Amino acid sequence: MPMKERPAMAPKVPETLERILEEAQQLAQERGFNGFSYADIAATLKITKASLHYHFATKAELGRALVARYTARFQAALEALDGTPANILRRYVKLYEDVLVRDRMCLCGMFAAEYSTLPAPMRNELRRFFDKNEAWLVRHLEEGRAAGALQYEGSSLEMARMLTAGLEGAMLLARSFEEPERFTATAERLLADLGVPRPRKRSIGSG
Amino acid sequence: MPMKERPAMAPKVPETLERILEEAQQLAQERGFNGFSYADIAATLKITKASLHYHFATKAELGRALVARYTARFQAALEALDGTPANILRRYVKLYEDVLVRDRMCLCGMFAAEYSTLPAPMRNELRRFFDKNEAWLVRHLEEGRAAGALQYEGSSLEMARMLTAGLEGAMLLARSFEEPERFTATAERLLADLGVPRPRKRSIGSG
DNA sequence: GTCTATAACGAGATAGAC
DNA sequence: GTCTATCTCGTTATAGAC
Repeated sequence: MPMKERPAMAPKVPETLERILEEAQQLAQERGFNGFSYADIAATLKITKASLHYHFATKAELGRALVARYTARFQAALEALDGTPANILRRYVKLYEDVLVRDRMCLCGMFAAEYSTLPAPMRNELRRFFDKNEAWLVRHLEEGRAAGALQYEGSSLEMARMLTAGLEGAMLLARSFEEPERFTATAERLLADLGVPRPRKRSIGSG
Repeated sequence: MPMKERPAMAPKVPETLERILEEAQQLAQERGFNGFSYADIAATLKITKASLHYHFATKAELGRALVARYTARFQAALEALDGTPANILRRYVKLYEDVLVRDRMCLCGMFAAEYSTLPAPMRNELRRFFDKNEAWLVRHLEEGRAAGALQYEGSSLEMARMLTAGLEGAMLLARSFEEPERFTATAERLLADLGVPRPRKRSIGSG
């Protein structure tokens, strides 16, 4: 079927669709699902609201797509993490930190707060995100403990959930005080409880 | 000034004002500040939106009053907690749990998620809540550690912030899965890290 | 795939009678 | 202190031309 073929290097995803999702995600992470509108996206992208509805008929549909995309990307980022168990966890925390320093919340932490107002398809997609996150964490916690690189007692599932709760909560609070360092401090505490040593204090200008 | 006196037992706060705040708080804890409207409150209380505006000219003003009231009540509840250091912390956690089992978020945890969309007076009031909460926690953590009833290393301030982050985050996640037990499990982990022993497993019907 | 135009509704808020 | 009536604006969504 040669009629449908494109040059091998061409982007697969329609450009507009991608830009919509990108902008919508930023708005959602900054202001929440109920805190932005089609008009906001349209203004930034300089297209009309009607065009947006062509790509995503309803806002619920857009929201579901946002969570699905976020989950896929996050999952890919997780699978790309490597190093010692301690370093993997450090890099895991860094993923959250990178979001926070751009003045954003974790998309799914934000949506979790709005849970009771979300359409059902978004709720389901949201739980999938946390389930996958949790599964990845449990796996690496257990491997780390088995290897003697991590120290903690009891259920790895509970530990994974405490980590997620602690990190999402710390993001929430750091944002309310506009002090990203609050997140870092709490994250270090959580890691320390797993036996991941704190980094040596960074001396000024030593990069 | 006898003209202004009322019978000693009469309620001080106008009844309607109180009912508005009560209903608004419930709505805010369930759906967030951006998730309810004057129309919602009016419908439940069977008064008109115009009447609501008489008591709270703007929604921002209502929101600020909600946080101030919540802070005062929470503070009073904290000061009323007593017992051993371990039991005080257990009862502290129970305060959160009591909110969650009524399908609500902590009002201020909810507002923290919406922080970037909140009017400035609400933001300030919100930080006051967390500051007071933190001060109370630090005080009791330090007393407990000094008395040998709690065990943890390092900064009490950091520990207080980790506790708050963990509890708020755990509420968020428990709500998204509609499984309050998730909150309890994470809370127990956090307490265990402080040296507060887990309760013996409750046997069925021995309540 | 993007547009203009508009529908249909709900939001926060105000004026002024009672 | 509560009401009716109304205003203005923003929201999601649709119809139909290009």
